[in-house]
Amino acid sequence: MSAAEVAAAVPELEDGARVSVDGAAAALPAGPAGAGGRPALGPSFYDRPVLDVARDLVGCVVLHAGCSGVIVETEAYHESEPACHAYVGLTPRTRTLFGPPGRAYVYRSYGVHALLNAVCEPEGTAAAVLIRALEPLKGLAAMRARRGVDRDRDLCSGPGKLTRALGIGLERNGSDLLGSGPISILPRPPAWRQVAIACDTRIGITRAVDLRWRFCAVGSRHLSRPVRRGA
DNA sequence: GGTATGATTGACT
DNA sequence: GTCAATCATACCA
Repeated sequence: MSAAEVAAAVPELEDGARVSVDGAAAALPAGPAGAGGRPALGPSFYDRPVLDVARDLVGCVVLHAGCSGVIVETEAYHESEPACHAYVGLTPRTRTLFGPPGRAYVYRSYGVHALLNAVCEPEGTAAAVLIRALEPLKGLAAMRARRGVDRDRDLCSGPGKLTRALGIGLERNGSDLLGSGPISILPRPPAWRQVAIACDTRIGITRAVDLRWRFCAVGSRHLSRPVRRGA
């Protein structure tokens, strides 16, 4: 499937458009409960087109080691476009991306940071959603200690910041997100069911720069960068 | 074997 | 606004 076909499979999103949350709401709970007692998003949530999953993950909750935050920014990556690590095919590095959906793909960026992705689409098709920013929910004290900053909006407002804040390292690569692993992703809390979502071009890449595969919670003060309107 | 390049951040001008 | 840190990966010889 080409990048164009992937994009065509998802309805166009206007900036600020309200979107339905059928994806998040309809995904039935996975087996084991997440560490919070609430069931994590199940395999059927991730076994869908990556753009659907990227959009529907905004407003959901990431949980690790007693810390949690609401996802306010995501980006989609798919093997059919050159910005995706898996564009080069199956290598030791991209093995997780080609694996089953619902697992964490964690890799080192710029030799410094760990970046967290959720693997999507059927096993054999490489696609993932990069979690780019969170609004801190629980474990704020631990996050401040790990990050060395005080302001809430500085804790998780970037892909490298949030992994540091939550204590997520490279050893989490390949782990299960469905409730039995150290990282869980929970459905949208009631207050986030109707979140407005804007799309934009992805950040920090040099290839496939025109794809509007970045999804942000409208009005959030916890984004890694503001949404660029227009274009 | 060598080298160029990042899905970034924080410090600095 | 600019730029260094820091290293796994990919690619070329």
